Amino acid sequence: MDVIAAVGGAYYQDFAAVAARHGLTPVQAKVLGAAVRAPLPMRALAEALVCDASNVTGIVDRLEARGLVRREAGPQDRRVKIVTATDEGREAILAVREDMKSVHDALDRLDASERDTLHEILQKLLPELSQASAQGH
Amino acid sequence: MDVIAAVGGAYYQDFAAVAARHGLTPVQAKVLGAAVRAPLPMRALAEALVCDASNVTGIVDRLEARGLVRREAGPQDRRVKIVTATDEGREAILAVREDMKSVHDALDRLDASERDTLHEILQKLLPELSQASAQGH
DNA sequence: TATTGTTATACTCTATAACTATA
DNA sequence: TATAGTTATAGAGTATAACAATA
Repeated sequence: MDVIAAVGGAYYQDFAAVAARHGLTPVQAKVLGAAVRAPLPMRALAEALVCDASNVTGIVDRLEARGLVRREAGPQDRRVKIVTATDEGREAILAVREDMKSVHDALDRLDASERDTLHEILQKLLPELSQASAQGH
Repeated sequence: MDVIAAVGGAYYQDFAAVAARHGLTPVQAKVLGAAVRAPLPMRALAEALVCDASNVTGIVDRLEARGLVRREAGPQDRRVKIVTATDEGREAILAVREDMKSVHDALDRLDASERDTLHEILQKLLPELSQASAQGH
């Protein structure tokens, strides 16, 4: 399990370094990436970040102040606010993804068969891990 | 690569939840774990945490205030301070490790051969990832 | 001169609790 | 009553810069 923590940690460090190079914290890059994939409510962002909803206000505030993101009115329920990436936000996240390619190259240095095997086993491990965190023992 | 981030994130969430259950932040649990494995200088802790040395002062302060860790004089160089776990700190980290077993059980639900294969491939991937973070592109 | 650890400062992320506006 | 988002507050982690003690 040590090696999982090590690989996860190394990947996170890489991601944090890339995000920082583009003036973003890891959390900001994560939120921006999610908003680029699809506009989503504040509530959904809190779930994605696994944090209290009150934190999302400040995180989105800072992104919005820099023009990377917009708050739009929910179409049906007037309580919800939909976080949408601006063009500038989209460009920022594309630059981050471009930069992450040098990290993803690490995977390409594995054999194709190893890559598939790794993917398959991790896919199987993931729900078990997620369940463990939800359990609380 | 998505699945690596997902597994790494899930493992981190599990670790954070277990640490919190024992009144520790993830960083505190990490430092305490390192100090239990072997006493080490502040400087080495900064490297282990991949953060500036100035941060370690506060982190160790908080652990020391709770009696989990002690600062001892370096044997040769009088500038260095060696962080050593107290008996109480040792007990705390043992409790964390015990609790992490339920997370490690996720691995046991894989076939033995899958477990070995996973370990082997991740071991191979790790230096590539660590290198990528060090590069800065 | 260089290094170890500390301090001061400012920012971000975090949880909790209390609030508003909707539903 | 319940839910979405906000505000206020406090604590923890982070980087930068400047400093004291020691090498």
